[in-house]
Amino acid sequence: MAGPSKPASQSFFENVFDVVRLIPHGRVSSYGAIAEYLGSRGSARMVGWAMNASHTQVTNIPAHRVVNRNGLLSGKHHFGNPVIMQQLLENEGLKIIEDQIIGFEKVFWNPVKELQM
DNA sequence: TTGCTGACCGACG
DNA sequence: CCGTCGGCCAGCA
Repeated sequence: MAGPSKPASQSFFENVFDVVRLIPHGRVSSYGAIAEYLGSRGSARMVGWAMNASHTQVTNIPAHRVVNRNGLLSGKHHFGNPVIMQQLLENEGLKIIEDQIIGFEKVFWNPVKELQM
């Protein structure tokens, strides 16, 4: 079909950005969960790489709400200063000690589960 | 064009 | 518990 009425053909990066924007305030998600939601369970690295390119996007991408599966702020070094990511999360009511989100399971937002059809 | 890197994850010994 | 390796795929020299 020549009908461009299906914007789902966006790049992998665009899909990642779309999911990250859906992460609610005070919640966090993981690279692997987002990759799995996009249908590529093994492409968690691409999600992280997409975050690296997120600053090129015009819209604000809450990249600070994306951490690794351990709830560790593995990407904090990409916010200019390593304290920015932690402060942003703490500003949303999260507790972080030693780059580890306290009660990670309680604030974890899984797109596969939350956005399931 | 080829080769390497990377904000990850899971498996193996 | 720890180190190591393969897979996934986009960007860059």
